[in-house]
Amino acid sequence: MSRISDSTVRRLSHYYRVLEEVAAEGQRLISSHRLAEREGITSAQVRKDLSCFGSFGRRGLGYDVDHLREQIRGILGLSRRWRVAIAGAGHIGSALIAYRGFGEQGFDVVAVFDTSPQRVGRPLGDLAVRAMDSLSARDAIDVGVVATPARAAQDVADAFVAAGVRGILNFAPRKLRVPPAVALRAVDMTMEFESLSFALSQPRSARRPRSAP
Amino acid sequence: MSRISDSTVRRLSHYYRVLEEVAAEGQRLISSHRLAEREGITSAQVRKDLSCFGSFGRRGLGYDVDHLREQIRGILGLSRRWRVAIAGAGHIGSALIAYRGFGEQGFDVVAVFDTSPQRVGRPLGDLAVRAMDSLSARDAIDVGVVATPARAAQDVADAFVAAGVRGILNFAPRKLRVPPAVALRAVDMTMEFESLSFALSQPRSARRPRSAP
DNA sequence: TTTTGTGAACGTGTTCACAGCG
DNA sequence: CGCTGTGAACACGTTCACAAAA
Repeated sequence: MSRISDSTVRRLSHYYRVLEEVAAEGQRLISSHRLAEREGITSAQVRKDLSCFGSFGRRGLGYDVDHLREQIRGILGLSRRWRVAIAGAGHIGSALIAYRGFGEQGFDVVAVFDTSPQRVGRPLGDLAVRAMDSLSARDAIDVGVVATPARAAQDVADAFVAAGVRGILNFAPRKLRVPPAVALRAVDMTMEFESLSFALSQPRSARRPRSAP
Repeated sequence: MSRISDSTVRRLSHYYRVLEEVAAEGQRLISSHRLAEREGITSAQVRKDLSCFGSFGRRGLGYDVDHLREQIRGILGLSRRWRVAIAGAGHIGSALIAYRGFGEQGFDVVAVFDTSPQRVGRPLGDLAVRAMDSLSARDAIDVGVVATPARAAQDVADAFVAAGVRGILNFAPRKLRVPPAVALRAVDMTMEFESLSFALSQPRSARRPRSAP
């Protein structure tokens, strides 16, 4: 088993979502082709992705929807729960806390931090905003979310690392430096807007290729 | 000049950000090596990316910070302004409207839409929430932001397309179908969390390679 | 016959290494 | 000499095509 590419993991998320939909529709089996067409990729890609983790299908039939979904659930680590802390009780932080969807996927927001004295102590959802420097290893945080202004982002990330988090999700428009043992993902809306701006600035010729079957 | 890869465009955003910082520090020149180390990539990558658009550097010296920044600004289409509409006046939509950073980068949020009668008519920032079906080509929207629950996302995207938007930024955890002429970008927090969950579930061996010089 | 699983072929993006200029 | 710009080499992810299995 070789190393798993980032793209493969992201597609697993999509497969998982599609399988939930398909299961809700009552389908018991699904072929790689059907899984692919919902996704907009090739069936070979689906099979390659899944083959990284084992042989889940039955030749001539396809994949058992429930079984495959549970397998992917396990692979993605969604069978257990993760303790999440959010740094920054501003708009993004508040939006994340208000969004209940994460709880369904195994992520429990157990703490919210901020440096502003005006925000510390205030209730936010079920939690009270805590002072940033009250974060410690005792909080046993698995994933730290950086939802602060860009200038504070690196300090907050350092604090998360010092508190022993194993993963960081960064919403601030700044590249963070973390030790290699800490998994880092970034959601950079500014970059997405700029990427759109570039696409819209191009002459209406070169479009991303969408291969038709 | 060949087609520009998505990765190149995203890195241009980063270069732009770094150049702003460097300019603020008073630097007038910067080498590809310095640009790269701030970014965590190789200097050859920087030069390759820039060479897609022209020869901006001077051999033996490096790149003029101000000049390169203006060039990238033009390439990314940040010299003009884009009219943005947000669909979904929930937490994400509100957070986007409250975030003033986009205005600095050429994005003007000119309308907010929602389907909920309770939200329509309410003020949100400088705007009043409008009924979703009041969106039309008359609004002359360049970029539509989908910040609705997943089940409404495709309908909203269709409405944006019908109203003539040229780009869509999707925050809903669902794959959208849009005509090839419409640029589509997605910010999928659910997927990012799942990607982190996967990384945290792996044994502490295989980490993403960070080549040291 | 249908559909999986997979080695081989292919295409694309990244890195190397050096010629070309300042 | 220092650094850019770029063809060539390389690495990696995607697609093809087919043997194997139900």
